[in-house]
Order: sequence, then C-alpha cells, then structure tokens
Amino acid sequence: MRNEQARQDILDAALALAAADLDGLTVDAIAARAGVGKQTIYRWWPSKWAVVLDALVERAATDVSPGTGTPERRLATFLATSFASLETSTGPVLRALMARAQFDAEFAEVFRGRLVEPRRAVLRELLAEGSGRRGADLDALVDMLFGAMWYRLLVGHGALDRAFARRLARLAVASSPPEPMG
Amino acid sequence: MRNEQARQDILDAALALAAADLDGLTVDAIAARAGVGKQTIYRWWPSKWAVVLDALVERAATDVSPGTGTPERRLATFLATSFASLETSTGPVLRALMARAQFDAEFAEVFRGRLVEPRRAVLRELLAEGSGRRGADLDALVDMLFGAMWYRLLVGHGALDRAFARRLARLAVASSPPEPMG
Amino acid sequence: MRNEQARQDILDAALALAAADLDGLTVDAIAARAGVGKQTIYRWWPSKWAVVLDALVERAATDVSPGTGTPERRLATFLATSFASLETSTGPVLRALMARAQFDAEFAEVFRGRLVEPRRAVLRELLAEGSGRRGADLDALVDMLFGAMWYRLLVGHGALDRAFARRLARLAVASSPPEPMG
Amino acid sequence: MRNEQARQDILDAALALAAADLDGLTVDAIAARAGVGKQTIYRWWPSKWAVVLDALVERAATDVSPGTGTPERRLATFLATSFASLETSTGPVLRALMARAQFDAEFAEVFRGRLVEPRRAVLRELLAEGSGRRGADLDALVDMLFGAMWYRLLVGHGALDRAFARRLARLAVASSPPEPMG
DNA sequence: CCATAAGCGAGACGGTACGTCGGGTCTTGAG
DNA sequence: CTCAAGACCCGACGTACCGTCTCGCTTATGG
Repeated sequence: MRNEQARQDILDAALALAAADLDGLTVDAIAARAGVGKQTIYRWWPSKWAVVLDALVERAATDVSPGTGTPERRLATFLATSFASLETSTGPVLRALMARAQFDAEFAEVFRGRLVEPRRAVLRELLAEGSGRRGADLDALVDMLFGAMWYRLLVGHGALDRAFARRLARLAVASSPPEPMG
Repeated sequence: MRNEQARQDILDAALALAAADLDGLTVDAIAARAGVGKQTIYRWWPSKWAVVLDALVERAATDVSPGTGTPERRLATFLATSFASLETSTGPVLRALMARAQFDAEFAEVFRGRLVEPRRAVLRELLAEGSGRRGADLDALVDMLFGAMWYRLLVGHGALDRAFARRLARLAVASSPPEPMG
Repeated sequence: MRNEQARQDILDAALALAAADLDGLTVDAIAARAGVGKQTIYRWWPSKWAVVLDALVERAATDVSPGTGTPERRLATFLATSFASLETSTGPVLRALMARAQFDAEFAEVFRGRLVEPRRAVLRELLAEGSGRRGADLDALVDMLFGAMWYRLLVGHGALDRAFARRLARLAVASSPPEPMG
Repeated sequence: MRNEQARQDILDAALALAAADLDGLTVDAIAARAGVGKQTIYRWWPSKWAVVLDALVERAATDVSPGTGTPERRLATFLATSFASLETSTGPVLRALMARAQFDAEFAEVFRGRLVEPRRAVLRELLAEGSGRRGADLDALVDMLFGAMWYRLLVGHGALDRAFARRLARLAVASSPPEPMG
C-alpha cells in the first residue's frame, strides 16, 4: 500500500534538484529534500534516473498542438514547440537521461517506452496526415527530424531555434514524393 | 620526455577494456592492464574518456570512400559504411563517449572537435557535390542524416542496416530542389 | 487481551533462530517465523533481546541440584552442571545477551534481575551452607566463581569442563577460613 | 607505504569519540574527526572496534607495579590499580569491546591476544611469585580474579573499589595451600 | 662519466555517492 | 478491534571510483 504523498514529494524533489544542479542530484539529496528515507526511493524505483524520468513524464506538459496551415507550416510549428520545450531545465535533464540510457539497458527500455516512443508516435501521426508516405519511410523521416533534434541537443554544435525548425520542415516536406493523383 | 610505449599500452588497454565491458572501464583497470601507474594516465589525459576517444580516433579506420554512381547511390554507400563501422565494439564505445559528453563540457568540446565535426565535414562535402544546396540547408541535411544515425544508435529503436541507409539516401536526395537550370 | 498463542510462537521463533544463527536473529525474521506482525513483538517486548531473554528464562531448565557429599563435592557438581548447560545453544545466546546488556541499560537491568541475580542467589545459598562466611565474603566468592565462568564463556580462552569445575570448587573451599570452634 | 600521521589521527579520533559517546562511535565519525577517508580506515582495520582496540592497547598505560609488601598486599594493590583504570572512559570501552567479541570471532581472537592474554600473563606472574602453585591452579586463580573483575564490570551488580580488591586478594591468598616445607 | 631532474610503477590518500541492512514506528485492510 | 503485513524514516554500513599525492627506482641527457 504505497504512500502517494511520499511519491509526489519524491518526484517534486527530484525535479527541483535536477533543474537546479544535475551534479547535485543524489539519491541522498532527493530523499532529504522529500523528507523520505532512501529506502523508500529504492523500494519503488531502480535508480534516481528512473525517478527523474517518472517526474518528467508525469509533470511535463506534452500537449503539442501544431496549429493550422499547410502541412509544412504545421510541421514547423510542431518542431519549434518541441525545441522550445528544451530551453528550460528540460533540455539538460533529457540529455542526462539519454546519457544514462547508454549504460543501463533496463533504464534504456523504460526511457524508450515512456518517453521516446510516445513522442515519435505524435510526430509520425503528424507526418502521415495528408501524405502518401507509407510505414518505413515515415519512420525514417521521424528519425531524421527527431534525430536532428537530439543530435543538436546532445552535441551542441547548432542552435535549436525557430529557423532550424522551419528548415527541417521544408526539407522534410520536400522529400515527399508528389501526391499520387486520382 | 614522454614514454611512447606507455602511451600505446594505455590506448590498447583502454580499447580492450572498453570492448570487453564498458562498466569495467575504470582508470585503475586501464592502468593495471597497461602496466602503468595511474598518474601516468592523468599526466597526459584529463579523464579515462579522453583516453578512449584518443584510442578510437587513432585506431579507427576512417576511410570512407563512397564509391561511384549516382549521388543517391554514393550517399547510400557512405551511410551504409558508416553504419557498418558501428557493428563492432565501436558502437557501444561511441555511445559511452556521447553519454560522457553530456556531463563534461570540456570533454564535449574535444569530442565534437576530434570526432563529430570531422565526420560531419566528410558528409557535408559529399552532399555538396553536384547539388545546388547552400550552407544552412547542407548543415540541416547533415544533421538529419547523422542525427538519424545517432538517434538509432543511442535509443536502439531501429536497426542501422543497409536498408535504412538506402532509405535515408533516397529521402535526402528527394528533399533536394531540382537543380536550377543555366 | 493478549494472544497467548502468539506469545509462545514468538518465543519459539526467537529461540529457534538464536540457536540456528545469531546473526540471522532479526525482528523481521522472528516475526516472519512466528507468523506474527512486527508490531505484535514491539507491543510486548522492548527489543528482540528481551524476547530472547524471556524465552531463555521460561524454557531453560534451571533446576540445579548439587546432590550430596562434602561441601566441595556439592559445589563442584553445581558448577559442572552449570557449565554443562552452556554446551548447547544456550552458551552463545547468553554471550549475546551479555553483549547486548553492555549497550542497553534498560535491558541490562532486566538481564540482571531475571537471569543473573537468581543464579547468584542459588550459588550464594550453596556456599553459605555449613560455612562461617559472612555477607561480603560470600558475594566475593560468588563473583569469583561465576566470574570465572562468564570470563571463560566470553573470552573463550579455556574450557568449561568438569575438571575446571572441580578445580574452582577446591580453590573456593580452600579459601574458607577454618570454621571457628565453639 | 602507510601514512603514520593518518594512523595516529585515526587512533586519536577513535579514542576521543569512544570516550565522549560510545553510540556516536561511527566509522564515518572517526573518519571525519581524523580528517581521513573512510577507506583509509577500512584499508588497515577490519572494523571500528579493531581501531578502538589498537588505540586502547597503544595508548593505555599498562604499567601496573604492585609495589611491595606481603603477597596479599601486593595482589590487592595490583587489583585495585586494575580496577581504578576502569574508572575513566576505559571501562565502558572495554565493555563495548568485550561485547563486540561475542559477535565477531575474528575480532575476538585479536581481542584475546592483544588485550586479555597480556594482562593475564602479568597477574599469573604475580600469583606465581613465592607460591607453590602449579599451572592449572594458577590459571584458575587468574580466571577467578579477572573473572570477578569482568563480571562486575559487565553486569554492574557491585562496585569495583579498593575494598573489593582487598577482599579478593585475601580470598585468593587464603586458597593457597601452605607452602611446602624444605 | 657522472648527477640531476624528469618520468615512471605502485599504491595510499581524502572524498563522494552508492545500494543494503536492520531498528523501531505507523498505516491499512481482512477477519 | 485485533493483528498480519508491510511501508515508512532513519542512520550506519562497507564498497567502488575518482583524481591527487607521495614514494623510490629508472633513465636519459647535459655539464
């Protein structure tokens, strides 16, 4: 019979600490800030990163409405919104989670299932609308767009700004074959 | 008055340990396997990851000749070759380096300069040949292609096989506007 | 409204666990083996050691009849019987209780009152019979005899066998001043 | 190449903390007070109790000169001095060490060899002087005297004062058979 | 041809965080 | 209303690595 209050306190603490200073994100620190025993964290999560992931997924506003307009414009808006959400502390936290996923296969799976795949599904849906593309091509396009985003986020060689969003959108739409007639 | 033998031993040890078990890659382990004092490592590298990066850059065969044929075919070959090079222990090691770069700004810079940018330059060159694209579009295309590669490498949601290389090449070329006449 | 069945189960469990492996003697283990909630233990005993003490006092055969014969012979028999009772799992358990008493003043008092003093009283009575010794000398003799026993039990530098019992008896009796005449 | 300064700091810290508050005697606390990493303690000692034992043996003034006079008087002085040394913080520390020895066989052996046996040897020597007693009887007498001391120290049912020392001495000497003539 | 300073192996050191264990308290739900 | 089941807070444990710091020993000039 899990204590819901403690759960919320832990997620809050983890998010706050992660936002303030990722290096200070210690299991002890989370426990202390949440007013909780360390064991209570380990009882329910396999690692502090799982806590952060939970917090992020549960707390993050995931509504990304691409608005209206041409497919290209809608795609550009979607991408720009996605990029913007990385400006806050979310960006560094996501980078840290992705990093963690490289060392911890179990976490990687949760990370993929709870965070990556849902977002891929949204973009895939958006790309599918009013386009003749089929499965694998859609997947590849999603990889190219989110891949470009993650790549810049992780490597830091280029800005994730509105201009980049528009450029990606244009290139993606241009790669579309002309809609088959009839 | 650097001992070149020790340097090679350290790089060998680092690579061997990284290939065998990334978790067992500790500075102590590298030093022990190389028959070297820890200080000798810290004297020449700021962290074990810098050692691994050095080893990778120095040892890795970086010759990627795209062969001949249509631009799309050459691009596909280039990508397929790139993907193939990740099949060995190189893939996990690259993942680990990228992960480390998320925590260590100093290392991130070296990682970008010694590993990421050179490869970007090669791809950029390949994309520029016989295409009317200008700067920022080229960069964005590079981001989309290498981004897709890294994305799959890091998240592991899709294979990095020859089919994916061909598909990316087709989409990239299709995104090209028709070559301006005259 | 105490559940007597539970009480017995707890004492049984404590004794069984203590006999099997003193390190495995945790409150959780006792509760689990007794099929009882931890709280039920804490409701009636201040600590697991109090449980063990209760079990020992309640279960242990404390009848020590010194038999007949000369005072020295009767004393030797008493001591030998006492030593023999330590051969079973009782010895280690007593050692653990004595150890616990060093850290826990409250327990120490109970330990003294329920276990140590009653045994002292028996020995004191035995020594008093047909001897001219008065109070403080009697106490000191008791301390020397039981002291020697505990000392060997706790330090383990010498055996607690029949020979040692006889030797102690002889020395104790010899220390007696000749019975005043008249 | 062990750091002697650190060793001394650790022993000092352990002794100071043990004297101040035995419950506060934590490995972390010792390390913190000594300005030392915890690992440095674990590198050289198997447990904090081994540290305390080392400190005690190394620091304790062990010179116990029984003075002059009759054998009984000399014995009484020796015992009184021994008792007096327990008045300081040494008493509780010894109790704690004895307690620890009940749970930790490895420590028990060291405790016996470094602390108990040397003191036994001194008393044995004293009892042997000018007495016709042979081996096993001497051992038993030592057990009775030091046993009585430990017994009172551990159980706390009687004072370890000068009067008790005298009484023990008298009884011990009385238990001696008359020196065989010529 | 030595001396002297650098590089070296070895490994102890101060630190930080980890994940686990057990104690004693508090909560919940079934009987 | 009791009580098993077990979650909770807490504090200490012993371990793993990190990056720094002596130690002597080797070695390779440069006076």
